[in-house]
Amino acid sequence: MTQNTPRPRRTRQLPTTEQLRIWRDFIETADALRAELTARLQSESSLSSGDYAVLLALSEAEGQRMRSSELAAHIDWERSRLSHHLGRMERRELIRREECAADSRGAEIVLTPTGLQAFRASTVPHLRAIRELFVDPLTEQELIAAGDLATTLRAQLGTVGRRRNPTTPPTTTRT
Amino acid sequence: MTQNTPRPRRTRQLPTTEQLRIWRDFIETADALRAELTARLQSESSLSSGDYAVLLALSEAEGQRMRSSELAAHIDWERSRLSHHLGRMERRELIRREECAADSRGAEIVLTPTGLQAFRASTVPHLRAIRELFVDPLTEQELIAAGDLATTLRAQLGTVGRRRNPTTPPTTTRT
DNA sequence: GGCCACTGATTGACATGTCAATTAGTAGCT
DNA sequence: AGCTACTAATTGACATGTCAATCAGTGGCC
Repeated sequence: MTQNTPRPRRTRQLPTTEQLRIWRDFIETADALRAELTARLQSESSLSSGDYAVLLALSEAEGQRMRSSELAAHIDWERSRLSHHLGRMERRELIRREECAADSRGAEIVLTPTGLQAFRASTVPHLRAIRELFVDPLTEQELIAAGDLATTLRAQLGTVGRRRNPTTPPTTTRT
Repeated sequence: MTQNTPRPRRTRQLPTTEQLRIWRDFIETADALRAELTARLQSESSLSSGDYAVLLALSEAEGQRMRSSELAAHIDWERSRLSHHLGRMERRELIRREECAADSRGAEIVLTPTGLQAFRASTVPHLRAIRELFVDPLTEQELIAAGDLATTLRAQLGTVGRRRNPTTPPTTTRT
């Protein structure tokens, strides 16, 4: 009496094969895109995508300089990651660290001429590549749909709520 | 009078701000998704997504064993990457290396009971997470659109034609 | 002034990737 | 058998990330 509609086995709903296929296609394509753009950036400018993110942020900052922690928040990196990365960039003279007048614990990260030049040289090809590989292949509608898709997925991620940097909500890494 | 319609400056067409915004949303969302899934996998099963890919492939292989280079092709990894990774997995007893009867240069990678168990334990939660974070938030149409989007972008990538492993065309990393 | 909790940034140990050798074995030829 | 070219897999050096200390300086507060 109690309970005799034999529901089809559900381990609390796993994705179907087809759904899984789409998932794989989606995530692998995104990976492949990132990989290709990174590779081009690298071969055209000897900059990694990390370098690019840092240089972009600095190039837009006032005086082309920024406190290290601001920078970290801006590009949404862990501070120690940034610190290591800045070390490497400093060796290549893309940036310089200066001590901070206001707070002598702090460091200001300054864009060097070399760094600015490298950034400038990389930017047009990079944007062009984004156009070629992402924007151009899509129709107007598809592009908008892609944006909406991202928004929807992001919303779900947000709900569930992990946050790499709990203090800094939705700062966006520029590309 | 050759040519006097003064076309608006175009550095050969860079993306608009809006297009760029969509691109960033898209790629960052994909990243965030991967990161979240990886984190869950890690915390629930102490497996990295690399471990998962390897274990999945082995678990589906006949006799739950595979030649190292087949495995590399199957999950589309560089061989040296796989070699390093297998070293780490072997230390954790997730897999074992045996020498290959047919070709004594070769190695067979064998799933251990420990490895199988770890994989089994991880799979349901992992698939559930994919459902929760990717499949469920989307409507039927959106999901299909996502698949098509991936296909379209992939096609463009294919055209331009870099290939991580030139010998192995469209092998798919399973998720 | 002296104490103490907090913050900014770096450091070290270690996981993971890439690229360029290196090692060992196979296979075709003579 | 002896050469040579090719292939399987590993190795080493180094780039990049994460996490958990650590170090130095700031800012109340007594």
